[in-house]
Amino acid sequence: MLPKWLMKSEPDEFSILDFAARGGEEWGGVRNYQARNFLREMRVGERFFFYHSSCAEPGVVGIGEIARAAAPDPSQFDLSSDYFDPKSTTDQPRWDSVWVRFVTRLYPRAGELADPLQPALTLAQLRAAGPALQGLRLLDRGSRLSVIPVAPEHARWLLEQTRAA
DNA sequence: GCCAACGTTGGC
DNA sequence: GCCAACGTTGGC
Repeated sequence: MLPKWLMKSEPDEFSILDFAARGGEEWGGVRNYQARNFLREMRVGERFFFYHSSCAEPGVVGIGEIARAAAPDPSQFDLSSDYFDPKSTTDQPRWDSVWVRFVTRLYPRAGELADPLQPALTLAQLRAAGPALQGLRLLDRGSRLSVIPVAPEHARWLLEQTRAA
């Protein structure tokens, strides 16, 4: 099944290796309305590309699947959380989380990974793809969204350039 | 409703 | 560490 989404994670916080080891995880802490609205569109079973950001080698590293649809993110009510939001109430929560399930790591089509955290496709490679990825929001100038939709033709291209375990 | 100031993201 | 881009806040 073609992934419909791309989700960013900082490998220092939660890498594809952590994801593979844990198998499942709550995806919370999203504090941007546009990204939240995408979370709300996600349906159980839909897949996403897992992307490493804010690191030495940003890029696509794996695939996950939505395991539970969007519901209020508990961390918005948690005083001790970095993601606590004083403007959220249980009556009127502002933020949602989803649950995700690990599907696979992705590897370069040819060759091996020099490093376990090396992406199957680096951001530089994505930028070099030209028309094949035209319109992919990840590549928009100044794009900072941590959750973005991926068009089927873009998803197909990304899968063609990689192989699963 | 405007917009300046500020905070955050994230590549480099 | 720098800085461009963007979102949010809050005074007016």
